[in-house]
Amino acid sequence: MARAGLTADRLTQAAADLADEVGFENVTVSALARHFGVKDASLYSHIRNAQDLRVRLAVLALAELAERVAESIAGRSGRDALVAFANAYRAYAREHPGRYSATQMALDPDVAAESAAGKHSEMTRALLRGYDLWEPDQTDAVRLLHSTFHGFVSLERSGAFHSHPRGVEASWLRALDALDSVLRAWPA
Amino acid sequence: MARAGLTADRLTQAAADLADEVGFENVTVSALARHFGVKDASLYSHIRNAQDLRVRLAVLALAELAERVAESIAGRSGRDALVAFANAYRAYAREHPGRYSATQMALDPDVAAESAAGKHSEMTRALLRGYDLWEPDQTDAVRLLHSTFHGFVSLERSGAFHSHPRGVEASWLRALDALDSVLRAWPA
DNA sequence: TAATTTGCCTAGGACCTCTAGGTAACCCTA
DNA sequence: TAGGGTTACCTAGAGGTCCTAGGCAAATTA
Repeated sequence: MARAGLTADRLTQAAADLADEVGFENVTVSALARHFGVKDASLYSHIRNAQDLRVRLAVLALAELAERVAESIAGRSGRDALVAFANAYRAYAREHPGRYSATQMALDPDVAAESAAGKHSEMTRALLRGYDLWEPDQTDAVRLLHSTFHGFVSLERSGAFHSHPRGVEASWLRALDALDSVLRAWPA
Repeated sequence: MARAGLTADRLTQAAADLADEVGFENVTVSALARHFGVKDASLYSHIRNAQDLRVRLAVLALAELAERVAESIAGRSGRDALVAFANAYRAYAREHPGRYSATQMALDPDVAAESAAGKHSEMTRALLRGYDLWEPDQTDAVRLLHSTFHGFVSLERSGAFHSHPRGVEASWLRALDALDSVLRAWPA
């Protein structure tokens, strides 16, 4: 009887791939066990329970997304950085729908603190350096940007924009224009 | 043996209340049956399956939300209408978290067409009358507003804003200010 | 090689989903 | 008001997911 060589990390990785294939809400302990050709009870020595698996998945996705965004804004500032950040964020959500859904889980405050969730606002603050914003405006701006990015991506995925022929891409660019001008005019 | 007097509508209403209590993802056919003191199999003469129940709940919530928003913008225009719309939207999400989650379900295109989902953009268009926008800018603006409202509310609910002491209320008002100035300056 | 740890197993309980088929309450019409 | 039809709810049961307890065998360490 060869062992499958399971670890919490390998399970989390596989769960992430599974999420992108079948949707975050369909990531199940049983399905994951099937994928490794193993009984579902065997997974419980690596993960506490199904919720624990989902939290690990969320933490993984948050880290990946932060990585992608950080890379995208390196060496850019102002409008360039804003557009790069936004496009990296949206691209990740499109390429990894299941992982992206996972990032929207409500995490325990301590888990969230450990995770890369905080890195997002740090990076948003980094991109704001090209604009002329200080506290508390900076925090307001971080929240506005995050809200708009997430809201757009989320509605796009739920099909809310399909009712109108106007290209989604054009609306996205227009939204970024709007945000750029808001940030430039913010101090006013 | 007295009958419980079930109908699809009563089930949907109860499911909506249940969603607000225990969360949308925990709305289950069994729990609903327990609530009516009835066996779960009995519900299947009124609803096709669990997914059907969730879709009905989503349609109900979309209609309620549209109602609230419509009421809020009646007799207002421009900035007043924008703020009223946004606050009504956010208030609904806070008062009815389970119902609000339901509105984010991806619906079949034909179901979505039947539902009040389309009314949201109609009303957003109505509120834009106070600004000077024409197609395709109007559609872009509708999408931006919807994205920002949903994004903010969604992140607020998932606890993404708790990491910073700056009041969420202040950031919300600032976001509305930003949207108002974007809309006024849009033609530029 | 022996002792310990670890990985995966079987068994089984609790809960949820859904189908098939039966019985009893209700409604209508004569 | 008695019969007939319709509908509401039932029991029974199969299949899936979650999770615990306890066992055996493979891997690791002494």
